[in-house]
Parts: sequence; structure tokens; C-alpha cells
Amino acid sequence: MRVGVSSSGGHLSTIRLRDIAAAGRHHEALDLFRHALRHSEPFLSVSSILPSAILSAAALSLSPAAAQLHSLALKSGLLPADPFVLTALLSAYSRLRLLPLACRLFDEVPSSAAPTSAFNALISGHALAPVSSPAILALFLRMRREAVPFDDVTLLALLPAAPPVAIPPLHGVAFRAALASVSSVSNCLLSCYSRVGAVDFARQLFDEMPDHRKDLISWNAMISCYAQNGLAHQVLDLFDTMEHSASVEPNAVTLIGVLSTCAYLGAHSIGRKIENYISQKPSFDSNTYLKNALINLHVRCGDLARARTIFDEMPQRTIVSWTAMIAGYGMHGHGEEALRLFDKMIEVGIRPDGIAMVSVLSACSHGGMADKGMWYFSSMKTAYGVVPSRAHYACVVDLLGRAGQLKEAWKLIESMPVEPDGPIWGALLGACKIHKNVELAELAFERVIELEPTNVGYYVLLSNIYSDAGRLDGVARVRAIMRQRGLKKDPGCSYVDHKGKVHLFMADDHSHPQAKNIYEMVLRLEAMVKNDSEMYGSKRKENLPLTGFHSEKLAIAFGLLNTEAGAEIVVIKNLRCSVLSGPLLKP
DNA sequence: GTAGGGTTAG
Repeated sequence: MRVGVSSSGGHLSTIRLRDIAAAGRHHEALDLFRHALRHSEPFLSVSSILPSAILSAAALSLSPAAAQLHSLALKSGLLPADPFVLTALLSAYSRLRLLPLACRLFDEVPSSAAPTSAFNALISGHALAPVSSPAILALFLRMRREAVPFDDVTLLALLPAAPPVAIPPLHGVAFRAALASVSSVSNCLLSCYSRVGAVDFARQLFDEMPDHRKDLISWNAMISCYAQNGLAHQVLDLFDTMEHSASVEPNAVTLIGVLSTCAYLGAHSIGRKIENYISQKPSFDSNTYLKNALINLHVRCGDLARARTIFDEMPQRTIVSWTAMIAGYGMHGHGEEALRLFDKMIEVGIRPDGIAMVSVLSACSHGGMADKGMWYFSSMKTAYGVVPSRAHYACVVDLLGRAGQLKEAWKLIESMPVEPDGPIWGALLGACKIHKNVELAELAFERVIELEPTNVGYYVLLSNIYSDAGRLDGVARVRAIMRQRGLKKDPGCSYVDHKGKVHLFMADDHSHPQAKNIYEMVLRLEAMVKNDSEMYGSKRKENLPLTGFHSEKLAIAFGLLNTEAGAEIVVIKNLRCSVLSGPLLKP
């Protein structure tokens, strides 16, 4: 359709509108569109400016405007034939979460006349919906049946939403269409493999990429892959390689991956180096994601004051910033401060999500505030619209359990609207250990082992409960089941970074040069905690050799023996011992 | 001109 009266150069509006919309100035874009229509510029086709206007309306969440533009398109005779208008509308309805409208529009397109871009828009729209993979795969199959060519964009929309089993066949499809070597597609495949834990496949893809196709995103995806799969040593190794390979410069996303690994390892010194590097780059200064990663680093390494300073100085805080800080106070036993911060978050108008509530409940649990925790748990649905998930139940079972209310914890599990999972029964089992309840422990163990038959931790826990109760028959039985199922006790290890040297401790480990002093220290500490000097003497005499010494206790004792009062001791436990050979952890 | 890959908290 041509609308033309005015004298100004028509196509200028088209170009300006696109640029303005692309720059994110959507209000201006819509104003310009209205202006162009009203003044009917010559040689200006509505079809050339309508797609940008439609997408601007969607970007501003203006459903009525999108619907108006839709009817304008109909009146102008642009639907369903104009592929650009059609695709923009499909994309707009998808982004406005009006998927039914998108589907209805798509159905009006004559079969096999729909362009690739229309399918792509609809697939992306379905990918935004919570349970979408069947619908998406159906769309893709229909595309192939109707011989509509697919492209890289199709795969980028399809792959992240596809179920794990569909990834390898889709990889094959991409390969045969000569799309698997397109950087964006191979990066996407890499993250898909990462997400399902297929780290080796991801690495293989990474290694197979020729250097000129390996871009910053490829490096970031591989680093995040290692980080998310807990392979800390590999993260630091790859980051090191990246820094020495001149072609790409790390960006904020790279550093977030590395920082999360430092947080996981408690590698405070490396993390601080990265923080220092960041502080010299003004462009990183306003990156909220990066600040959140730094908060998490300091929180996990025990430097709450530094974490809080970063938090306080942030120009913008997201719910992630608040949650990281609340969780930090919670995990270090500052329950009151955690709740104060939570109240403040509510005050500034941030509505907590499920994860924020997990951090609140666990702060209550670790801070011994059972009543407060129960209050938050029972009110969170009405107050904040957070429906309790299994993670919340696990927190509350832990909370009741620690407080000695084992029966109530059991009743809560029984009353759950969904089936309890391993961590929930595990929390009850842990509470049984604290309160020495063998009967309930046996019941909880039976359930937890049905759900997680190979989780060695639960066997060890029950064995220790029997051992505490002097029930050696039980200990033997648990050991027999473990043997029968081919399960081996994971050697728990803890380490301390002291003066640039890493000191590793295993449970009941006597190999350290200071072993004698360390064991003395543990016994003293235990006696202090129990406020029972009798125990110190008795355990010392009767236990030869000494057993039941957690690796973590040994590491803490070592730290206390070798540092000044008030010095920071960071103990990291239960990591795969392989991380200790990492290059960055050496002095 | 349309569709779009990598990022933090539990």
C-alpha cells in the first residue's frame, strides 16, 4: 500500500524508524510511525515500517498497540502474504506471552506458504513457555514435512528448548545441513551438552572449532560449562589459556564464570586478583551480574564485610544481589542480620522469589530461629505468592529437625502435597543424627535410599548414627549393604590455604607433620563446644587410634594453630581432591 | 527489512 501526499523524502522515515527501534528507543519509534502515517509521506510503503513498529509495541509490552497494528496490516492487505509483517507479528505476540494469538495468526497462513522466519518466530515463542518441548519439536517436524528450509536461527531457537535425548539427533540434523559449523550453532550445541552434563562432548566441540570460528562466546560457553559442572581446575586452566591466546579478550561474562569457580573453591586470593583487575576496567564498574558474582565470592570465602560494601555501593541491585547477601549472612550464622536485610528488600519493593525464600528459611534454620522460619514458611504463599517447593520443605524439615522437633518434621513430610525428594528425607536423617534418634533415622534412611540409592553420604550418616548409639550391629549392616551395592565411601577432604601453601586433610588423617598438635586442638575445641572437660579426658584415653575426626575439624585446628588471632581461615571441604593440582592453587 | 547463541543466587 502506498500512502503519499507530503513532500519530504519518504524512505528516510523507513530508515530512521528502523534505527530508532534498533537503538531501543521504542516510544520514539512508535511516535515516528504515527507521524509518518498521518502525514502520508510519498513513496512510503506501510509494509516497510510496520514490522519495526510492531516490535517496538511488543518491546513496550503494549498489547493493544500490537493488536491495532495487526488490524492495520489486515486492512492494508499485508496479511498473510507479507513475510516481514507476518513474522514481526508472530514475534510480537510471542514476546507479549500471547502465544494463542500467534498460533491463530499462523494457522491463517496457507499450508506450506509460511516462510522460515515465521516458523522461527513461533518456535522462539514456544521456547518462552514453561513446558514447550513437544510443541516445538512438532513445529520443527512440520517444517521439515512441508519442506520449509530451516536455518541457523531455527536451530538456535529449537536446541535450548529440546529435551536432552533430542540433542544428539538434532546435532546430526545440523551437521547434515552444514549448519553445525556456524559459530552461533556450535556455541549453542556446546551449551546444550553442558546443560545435560556431557562435558566431554562439549569440550570435543570446542576443540573441533577452528580458531577463526572460536569467538569470545565459545570461550565463555566452555568456561561456564566447566564452572556449572563443578570442574574448577579446568575453569582456571582454560581461563589461563584464554588469557595467553591473543585473539580474544575476556569480558564480564568470562569473569563471572571464573569468579563463581573461585567462590566454589574458596580461592579467595585468585578471586581478589580478578576483583582488582575488574576495578581497573571502568566498563565493568556498572555490571550488576559481575557485582553479584563478587558478592557471592566474598560471601563464600567468609568476607561478609567486603561483600556488604560491594552490595551497599552498587548503583542497581537485583533480587540476586539481595539473595546472595541474605544467604551469606545465613550461612555464617548471622540469622538476625539476614532477616533485617530481607525486611529491607521488601521495603524497597522487591518481591521475593522462591530462591530468596530458600535463603531466608535456611538463615532461620542455621540461626536457630525455628519459630521465625515457620512463620515465613506458612505466610510466604499469601504474602509473596511463592508456592512452597521441595527445596522449601527441605529447609523447614531441617529447621524443625535442628530444633529437636523430629515428630513435627516427620508430620510435615507426610502432609506434603507433592512427593518428597532425597534432600527432604536427608534433612530428617541429618536431624536424627543431631538428636540421636535411631528409630526415626531408620525410617528416613529407607525412604532416602529409595530415591538416591547411590548417594554414599546417607549411608555414612546412618552408620554414624548407629555408631553414636553404640549399635555396632547397625554399623556392620550398613557397611554390608554398601559393599553389596558396590558403593565406596568418598574420602572427604578439606584444605586450608596458608601462606600460599595448600594443606590437605582427610578424615582421621595423621600424615600432617603437625598431626599431634592438631588432634590435641580438635579435642580441646570439642570439649569447649560441649562445655565438658570430662569428655576431653575420656576420649583421649580410650581411643587409640583416634577416630571420628572429620577432615574439616582437622583443617580448622591446623588453621588455629598457625595463624594470629583474628586472622582469616578459609576451609574448603568435600571437593574432588584433583583441584589441588590446579596451577593457580600452587604458591 | 523478519527470527537470535554465552552470564549470577538455592
